Amino acid sequence: MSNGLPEQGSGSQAGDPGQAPRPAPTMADVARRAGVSAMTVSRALKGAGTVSDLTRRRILRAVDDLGYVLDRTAGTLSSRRSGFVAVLIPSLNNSNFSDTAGGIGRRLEGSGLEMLLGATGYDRGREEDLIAALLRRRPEGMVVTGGSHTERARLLLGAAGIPVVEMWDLPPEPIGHVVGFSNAAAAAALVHHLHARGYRAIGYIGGSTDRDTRGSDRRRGYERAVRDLGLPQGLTVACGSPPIAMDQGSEAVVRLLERSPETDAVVCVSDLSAFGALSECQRRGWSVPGRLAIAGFGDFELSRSCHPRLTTVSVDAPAIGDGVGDLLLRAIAAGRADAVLAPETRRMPFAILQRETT
Amino acid sequence: MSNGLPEQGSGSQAGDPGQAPRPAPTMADVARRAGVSAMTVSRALKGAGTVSDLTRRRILRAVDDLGYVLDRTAGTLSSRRSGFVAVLIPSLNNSNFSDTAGGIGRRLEGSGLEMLLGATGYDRGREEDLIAALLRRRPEGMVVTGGSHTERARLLLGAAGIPVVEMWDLPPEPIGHVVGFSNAAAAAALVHHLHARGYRAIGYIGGSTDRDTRGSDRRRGYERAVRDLGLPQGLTVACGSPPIAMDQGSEAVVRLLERSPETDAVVCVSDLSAFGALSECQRRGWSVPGRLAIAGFGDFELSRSCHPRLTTVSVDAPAIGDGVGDLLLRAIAAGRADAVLAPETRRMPFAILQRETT
DNA sequence: GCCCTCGATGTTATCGATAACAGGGCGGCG
DNA sequence: CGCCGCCCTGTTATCGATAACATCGAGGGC
Repeated sequence: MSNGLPEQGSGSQAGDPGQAPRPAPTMADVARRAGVSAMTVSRALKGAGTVSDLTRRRILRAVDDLGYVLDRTAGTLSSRRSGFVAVLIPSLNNSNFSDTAGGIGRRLEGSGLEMLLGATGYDRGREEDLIAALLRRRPEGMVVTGGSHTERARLLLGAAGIPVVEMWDLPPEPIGHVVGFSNAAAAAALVHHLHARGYRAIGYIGGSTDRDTRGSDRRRGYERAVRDLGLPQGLTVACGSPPIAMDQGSEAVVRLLERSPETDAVVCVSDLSAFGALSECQRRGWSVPGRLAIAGFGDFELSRSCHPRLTTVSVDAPAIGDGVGDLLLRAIAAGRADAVLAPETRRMPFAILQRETT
Repeated sequence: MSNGLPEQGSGSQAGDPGQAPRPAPTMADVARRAGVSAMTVSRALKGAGTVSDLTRRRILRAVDDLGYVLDRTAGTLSSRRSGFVAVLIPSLNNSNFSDTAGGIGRRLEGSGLEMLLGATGYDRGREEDLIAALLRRRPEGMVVTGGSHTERARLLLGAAGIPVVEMWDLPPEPIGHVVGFSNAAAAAALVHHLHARGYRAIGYIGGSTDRDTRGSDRRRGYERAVRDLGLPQGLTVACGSPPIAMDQGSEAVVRLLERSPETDAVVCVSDLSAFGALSECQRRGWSVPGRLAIAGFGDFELSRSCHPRLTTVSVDAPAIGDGVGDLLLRAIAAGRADAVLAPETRRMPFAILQRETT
């Protein structure tokens, strides 16, 4: 790395508003300085093609001298490859999703594909907007969370002609590839687990809207299991719109026990609300799991660390990301060979972690 | 919105690997169908310029019919405006940073600028790589977290000729604009607060590397305050590399009290490690704050919700984002008028939230 | 009634890199 | 000794949109 970067753009230096910044050097400038053609510079810079060692060194030298930075915008246009995939998750600040994003990123490393992240805020309209905005930048693949999208979002994705992966769910009518699991089955399994441990009046705390479709699936799974087991129904508390926060769990558990004091266990839509419920019980001196057993969903760091440790459902979020990345790479490779990778659905496992709150 | 999207790209349909996907329609195709020139389509689509209502309607109709999606890549090249700013944060899954990112995004809404997020993993080398990769896509502005970067990162940013904002810190030698606060001063204030409440043997739990520069600043602030107050020194526990997790806090608090049983309070580098310490104390039956007072940093949702509630330092993360967004907008506007916005430093307030653990 | 202005649209050149093809030199093989 | 082919490099055309300038017609002020 040469230390002397260029003469150009002393950009945000103190206020001389007159100083017109020189235009950034282009590949042609580098070529001129190295005494070669632009094409050779292009080849040298991307490592592909054949460039003699001497020439390459001269070019890299010129790049350093000028402080040249490749313009991928132009490259994208002429090569028709943007070199990135778009990934939409409901929320950045949710370790399940950010772990998955991390897994995708790791899988893509070294492949020449970058990952561009967007957060929908659990809002299908916002997801649609983001999809439209991202497609304008010509991603080579698109990953969305869940299987529920606006009509137009589905149309856009279908017509984009790029691989699409839906994750964290098992959509009944997938758009393309899928890497996920059944949230309903996981919640049902949790209810069965509680039943096996002797709990009989099992409640549920979750969102009051269907915005979070994974949350809704969990509620449906819970309801089915309770019905199948012949347990009392109607122990559901709706506590607002997603993302369901800790204090919503706190409020909900109080409402639940006031309304239905016979409740001896509760399943929460996520570890966050479960933790809120747990803390509230501690504040009020309600023993957990003595008075009330509490189970969460997601195996967040929190639930491993708190006291008592939260029983929860664990999903291998990074592995979902890895699977998504793998599918993307294969589908994009296929696309470059003018083929199409037949849609795949990967069912990921989940596990119930019996800990101290149940 | 028309419902019939185009004939093109039935993309990821089942496996007929021969089917060459039609190329996506271009602006010229839309123009032809609407009976106008491409330029008029461009004007109609971006709302700028003057296009008669009738023509606009005809164009939008053609866009819908063809399922046309604007190609921003080409637009970027010819207009020399990418329409996005890059934001680098250490970790996605940290509500402080993701809240700030949210604040930036909200501020940018409607401005025609999109936000592209990258995570450095608290790694300066990775930050440098990300900066280099992002600059190739010609962002109109760049936001980085903290004031410590590799030499080359500084050079790249300085030479890019775009507004640069450093946030969440007060760098001694800023690259451009700054929106932050002194982490050292905040930690010192926390120590003084504990001292005022009667604590005398105040320990510190934090990372063992300088990778997280905000964490290091906090440690320095703690050390200075302890020295200034004449309190016992040497009560620092180093517990690994960032991001410091909850269970590192758990381990550290045990080590601290084994090594220095006289300790009556501890400041943690963040709420996460503080919560880990708190939980561990509860597991071992050590009363908090009776046996040991615990304070965190960051005012995460967790610390408001847990029992007992954590004393912590609160920073208005979305407000930092708002300030960053505001600076970006003004600086970019100035740049478009061939001017330069003189570097600004915005000092943000922090507050100590006295709660139940101290 | 004439000229000026402005609104609506078209034309041309350009942004910066890369795909595709072309060509020149040199060594090996028959 | 000549030809084939390979390694390296250059030339030309193109990607898709937009800036800048040109054009044309209609309406309004004096």
